[in-house]
Amino acid sequence: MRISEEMVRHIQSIIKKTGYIPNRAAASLRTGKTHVIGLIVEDIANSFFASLAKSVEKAAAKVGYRVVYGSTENNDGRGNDLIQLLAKQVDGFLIAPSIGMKTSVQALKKSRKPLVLIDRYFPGEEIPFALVDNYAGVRKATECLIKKQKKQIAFVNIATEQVQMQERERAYVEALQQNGLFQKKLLLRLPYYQDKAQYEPRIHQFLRKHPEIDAMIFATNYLGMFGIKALKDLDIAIPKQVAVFSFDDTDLFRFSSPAISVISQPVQEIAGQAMRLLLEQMNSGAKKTESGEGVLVPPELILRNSV
Amino acid sequence: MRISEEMVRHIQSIIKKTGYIPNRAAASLRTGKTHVIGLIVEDIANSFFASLAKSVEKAAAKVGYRVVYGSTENNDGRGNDLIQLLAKQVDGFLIAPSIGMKTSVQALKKSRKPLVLIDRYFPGEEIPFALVDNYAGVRKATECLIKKQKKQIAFVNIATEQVQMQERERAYVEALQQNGLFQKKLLLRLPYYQDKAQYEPRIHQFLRKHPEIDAMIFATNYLGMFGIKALKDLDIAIPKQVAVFSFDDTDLFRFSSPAISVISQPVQEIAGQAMRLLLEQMNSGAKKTESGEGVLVPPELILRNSV
DNA sequence: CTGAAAGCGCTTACAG
DNA sequence: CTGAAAGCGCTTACAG
Repeated sequence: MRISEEMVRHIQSIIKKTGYIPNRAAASLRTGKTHVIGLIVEDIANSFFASLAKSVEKAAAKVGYRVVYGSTENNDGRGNDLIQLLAKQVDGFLIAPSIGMKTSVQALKKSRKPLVLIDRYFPGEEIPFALVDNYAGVRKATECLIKKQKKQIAFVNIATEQVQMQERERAYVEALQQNGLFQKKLLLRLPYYQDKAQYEPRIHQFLRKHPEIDAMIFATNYLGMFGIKALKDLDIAIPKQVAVFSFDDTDLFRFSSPAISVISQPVQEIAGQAMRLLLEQMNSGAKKTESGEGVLVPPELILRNSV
Repeated sequence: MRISEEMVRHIQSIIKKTGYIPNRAAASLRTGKTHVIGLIVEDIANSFFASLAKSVEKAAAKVGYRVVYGSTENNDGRGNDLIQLLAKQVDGFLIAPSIGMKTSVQALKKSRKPLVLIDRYFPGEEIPFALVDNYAGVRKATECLIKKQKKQIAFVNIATEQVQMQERERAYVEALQQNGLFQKKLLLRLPYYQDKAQYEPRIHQFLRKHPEIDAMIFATNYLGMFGIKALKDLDIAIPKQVAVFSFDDTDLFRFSSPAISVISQPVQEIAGQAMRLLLEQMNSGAKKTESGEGVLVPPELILRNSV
């Protein structure tokens, strides 16, 4: 590094004067690095994924990476297309995979493409992941309701094999079982609808069928949203008649009256951990890559006026 | 095109068997096209921009483009950095510019980089844009309130020179003036806060100072959000004591009780028009580019229970 | 240490 | 019409 400061300044002034900007495509062709990462989520318009996208963008920008995104809408085909499409264009992936993306994700891993799963993961597969501790979150919420003497606690979930939803449900089931309170009929599993408004009549119907319910936990933000709507439409008082928890924190829950208690995901922390794991892989080069380190970020139980 | 179908099938089976994927970086270097577009918004975590991002992604995917995004948070420096950073890496830009990005945007235009402004634009500059008709939206909302015999209609805005906010305000002012109802003291301009929670005390204070207010229009979704919170905290009945309109439709407004009437932006239409204008430029090649066609999409006034 | 040359993987103008 | 060759703009191994 025997270059004088003067020369450095001189060159930089020329760079500025001529407006030289290196051609990334050329550098990319030569080095094989694109300095772009691919973010594949379920739905970029969902407040959780939108916040995540913002945190990911910030974390990526800090280390010189750009982010391209894509929404799968839990459609396997679309997800696999996205992976295929982006595989050669990104240095690494952050993916919230649907079940049917397992094969493509495995192929990605086999091809040694840096990759971190977010929001969910494939149990048994040695693929790094960063997500909230779903079990701990719902467990805490359920126990909170039990402590409040609730006896008929319902759980509304999406019918899916996705591990994060399974874990949320398992926490609910186990907490109730250990207190002798579990009743299968109070566990509602609904299909994944593209059009979220369809959840409202389904939950409405469920509530009419089970007037004994005195507490509810909704497994996602949109279930919570439409669940609360259904409760209000039926003139069921929150929390007097039915106490409510929802997974995910959103403006709607914060501003609802009563304000809704939630299991909040520390989005920034999740994004930060995911980027850390991704950078580890991207920078490891020929070094052996840690195979399959997973990070479970503790959720935050936010108690508002709905319990 | 004298290639037999058989040969086509044969080649394609080899492509599939060997897993050949063209290297975009090489093609990009050769052709100068990246097939990536840059989406620069104010805040990807804001529900309006998140929805827009989703629609843009869909529209772009349909014509073989990927999207990289960046949030300016209305910070000129960040916005200019984003433009600089992405200029050589994208075939075109969709930008919601802050005021201080005018020079970089002009430079982009001068360099003949395909470019469409969204959500706002620079009056007098011949740069294509696609956005909602802000004036028409607020004008309709204001006239609706006047028809309901409201006499003390307040308007809460962000203090900015951004044209979309100016237009919203102008529509309010002119509608009231033409009915002899305008009062300067009922027009509140607040600074742009990164931390949106800061709006609540400011609006709270404004409401206490002006108990005569019988209707309010909030110029953005976050102002509406915190405005409603302030109204509720002060036990002001909506719409009985104060009727409410907010710009932008969000889950929160739909599910609020009472449900909030809004000036809704047809996000899909805006994204579609923006992509259309961008594609026109990207495909025009050496042909003369239409200079500065702008599209104003009509807003939808959604009447709920807050007026 | 320095500078010229090779080569990344495409596309396309051009020679045959 | 076909096939070989040039060249996009970088980075880096290598000859001098």
